[in-house]
Amino acid sequence: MTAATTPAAGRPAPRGRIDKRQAILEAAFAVFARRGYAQACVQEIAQEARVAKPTVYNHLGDKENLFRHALAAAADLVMAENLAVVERLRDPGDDLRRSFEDVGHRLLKVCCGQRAGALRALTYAQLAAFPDIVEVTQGQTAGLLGEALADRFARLTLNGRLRTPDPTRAAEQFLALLTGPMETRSRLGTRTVSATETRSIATSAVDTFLLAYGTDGRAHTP
Amino acid sequence: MTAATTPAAGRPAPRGRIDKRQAILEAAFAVFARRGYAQACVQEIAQEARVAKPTVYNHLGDKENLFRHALAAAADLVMAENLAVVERLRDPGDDLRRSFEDVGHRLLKVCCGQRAGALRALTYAQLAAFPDIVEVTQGQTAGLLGEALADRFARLTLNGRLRTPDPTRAAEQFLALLTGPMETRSRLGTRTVSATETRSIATSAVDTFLLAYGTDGRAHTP
Amino acid sequence: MTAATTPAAGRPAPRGRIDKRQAILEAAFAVFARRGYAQACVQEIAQEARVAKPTVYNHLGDKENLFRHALAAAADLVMAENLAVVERLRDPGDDLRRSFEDVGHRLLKVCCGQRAGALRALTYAQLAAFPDIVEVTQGQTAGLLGEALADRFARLTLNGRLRTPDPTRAAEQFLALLTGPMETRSRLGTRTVSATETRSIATSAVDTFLLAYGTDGRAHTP
Amino acid sequence: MTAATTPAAGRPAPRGRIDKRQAILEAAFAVFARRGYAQACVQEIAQEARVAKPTVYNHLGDKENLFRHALAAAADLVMAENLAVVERLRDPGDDLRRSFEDVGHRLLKVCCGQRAGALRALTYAQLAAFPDIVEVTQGQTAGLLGEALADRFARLTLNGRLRTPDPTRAAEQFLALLTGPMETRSRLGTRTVSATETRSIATSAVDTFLLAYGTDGRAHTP
DNA sequence: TATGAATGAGCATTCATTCAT
DNA sequence: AATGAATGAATGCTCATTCAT
Repeated sequence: MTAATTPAAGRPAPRGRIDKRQAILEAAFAVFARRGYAQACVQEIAQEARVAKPTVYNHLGDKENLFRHALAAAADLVMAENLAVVERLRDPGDDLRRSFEDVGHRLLKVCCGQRAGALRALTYAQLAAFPDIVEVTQGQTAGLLGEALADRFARLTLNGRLRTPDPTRAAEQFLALLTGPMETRSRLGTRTVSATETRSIATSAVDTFLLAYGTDGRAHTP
Repeated sequence: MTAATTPAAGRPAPRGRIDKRQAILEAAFAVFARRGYAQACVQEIAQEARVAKPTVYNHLGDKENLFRHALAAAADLVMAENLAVVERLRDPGDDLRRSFEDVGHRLLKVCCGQRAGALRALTYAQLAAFPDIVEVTQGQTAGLLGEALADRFARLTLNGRLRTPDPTRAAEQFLALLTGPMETRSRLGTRTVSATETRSIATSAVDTFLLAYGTDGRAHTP
Repeated sequence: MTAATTPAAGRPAPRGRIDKRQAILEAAFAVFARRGYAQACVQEIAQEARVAKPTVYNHLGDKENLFRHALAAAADLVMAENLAVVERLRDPGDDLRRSFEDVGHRLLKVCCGQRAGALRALTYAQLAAFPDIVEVTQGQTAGLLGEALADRFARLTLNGRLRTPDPTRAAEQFLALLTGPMETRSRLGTRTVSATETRSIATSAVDTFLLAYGTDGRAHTP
Repeated sequence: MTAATTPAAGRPAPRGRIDKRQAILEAAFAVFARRGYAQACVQEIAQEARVAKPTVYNHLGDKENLFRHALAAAADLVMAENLAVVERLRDPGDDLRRSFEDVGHRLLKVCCGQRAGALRALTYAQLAAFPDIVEVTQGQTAGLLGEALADRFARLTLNGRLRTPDPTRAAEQFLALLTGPMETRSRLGTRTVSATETRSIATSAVDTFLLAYGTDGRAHTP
């Protein structure tokens, strides 16, 4: 993660500083998400952070820089959530399918949640302008998440509970089976998808995944 | 399709007008793709279309309107390409796997090509500002494409060559297995993916898909 | 001269254009003279020119460019006045001293007038920022003026009415004897110098000059 | 002089304070000279003086005040140099011409040196904004210098070595003959003038001056 | 006293949009 | 129908200046 998420409750002086920087970054992400990069004006970000405009510039220097840091901070948060979810596969219990469905469902809620959606939208939007931010957001999100998932799949394969000759590829496909349909159903996040539909997407994804990579080879019978 | 793509070479007078409109829309899409919505200025679009600025306004009225029409036109083109590819599944021949791989590979090239990438980026970028454009682009792209694919899957299932109880879901997953990994590998389109890697993605997607939905139930042995 | 001072009364359309450009340049010079380069704001220049701010940018592109052109235009005017004065020495009449005093007095009024003063101040002020403007203003003003004067001195020397082995040097000194004391007396232009004092400066300058370069070698007896 | 130029190495406590004030004033003059009044930012001055920004305000209160004091300090220095040069005319020795040339050459080096040039430029630049600074700089420079020179001329006239009925006028002209051509040749200080050219300017000035005000009435024969 | 941090005010510049031709 | 010219509205960014420490 880029920055410490839980600052020690130390001396009072720098605390205000850090609080303000944090507030600015959060406000920035909110406004960028709401308006898009170019339409977002620093004025609004400052207002939302309860700070004067020059303070924003003092802390982050530049609109572009502000954007990068706001994205990085948000990506850190999303990543932390995702990794926490994947961690649940470290000890999946007896019912592997149930575990996968649980994890899939949780990933779905994170990946298509408010923050992750905005992150994806902003990243796509500014691809042409700042091609390197992909490393910051997608690199963190899809990249690390994929690897963490691949790690779990590899261990489960060693344990004989999965059959993934190429765990990285399997992880990619698992994530794709989850998020792809979700994107379609939610119209890129513009429609709310009902809880049952969300769960259904997760179940279907796990079905297909286990049919391809499971060791029993049979999907649940609906 | 939203607009006639191939105007007949008929009367000379309206031809120039149509040509100009077409040129404006193409230039607009190019500039929007290059700069993003807000950063793109009408001036540049007019220059690229070899037209004076007010002419753009005469034809399209508004920057927002210009954007919508430019996106729609591009979406039409992408859609046409995609549908043409899917049509190949209407008569798949003996080797179903081969057909699927062929179609998958082609879809991949279209979906992650220049135009489709820009379309996706622009759509994501302006989601917050103009939520309804999703219907125009994604609705056209993912929606119609998915349904066309689902049609093929349904027929193949009826013919006993596939086993898709829910063809729409299967189509979603097929597309997800193709584009999801591609997005990851290409870093959202910022890196070129080698031809072999592209083919490998298609192959893997088809493998997984056929393991889940095929009638023989066995992946190809590499 | 940089631009035609008297535009032909031709087609009506470009006339408005030229008028506006002219108005902008004049307003710019006035405001720059009043406030200095950095303190002058384009807004005020636009107002003074009865024009919208972007029009200023459309015509002159840049504050710096605006500055350069405004200075150049003013320098042209000053130069024209100066050259017209010097021209009077082409046929000086019998009383050479009288002619010199006349010319000196007139040069003094031009060189220390409103416009020339502002020109000098602005040039000095922005020397560090735009070192090349010296060529535009001083080059025009002191340079060409000096040469024109030197030309007269050379002819008068050939005619035996003056004795200037180095006319350029003599011209420099003549101008220095005029403007130097004037600068001191007027406190760099911040005080108005009475007409009699101005005339006295001119007379003294001519006295000294003729004592050094005259052929009779005697100053007028006061 | 406005401020003590050489603070005695006395008590340690006020010393640091005075040093700091001195450092600020010097840095201020340097930055003002480099950028001009408006373009100079207090931040840069503080940095150059190795001091925090509020310290500048603590000591000098205001940007305008800072400017005045910085100019005054620089004017003091220039003035001191100039007066020292003029003092050499108190006992000119046998060869008056030689003495004058020496003094002229030295004055030229001072008046057109780094500091005096910047002083003149800054004064001109802010004439419109702060008309009273002329008294501080030009008053010190040209005014006092002229009077000191006039004093010498008066004494030399009393001694029969010069013939200046109006010493003040003569002093003005002497300075004008020196600095006027120098300004022209150096393009207002933007070009370096070679040592020989500088000397030649001084010689010519003295030539003309002595032809007009000398007692032998003859210029040196080149 | 000296300073890190914060702010109010201002300014150059850009751009979508509209007239008059 | 097409365009050169003009404008109103924003916006990023800077800077002098002031608190609180």
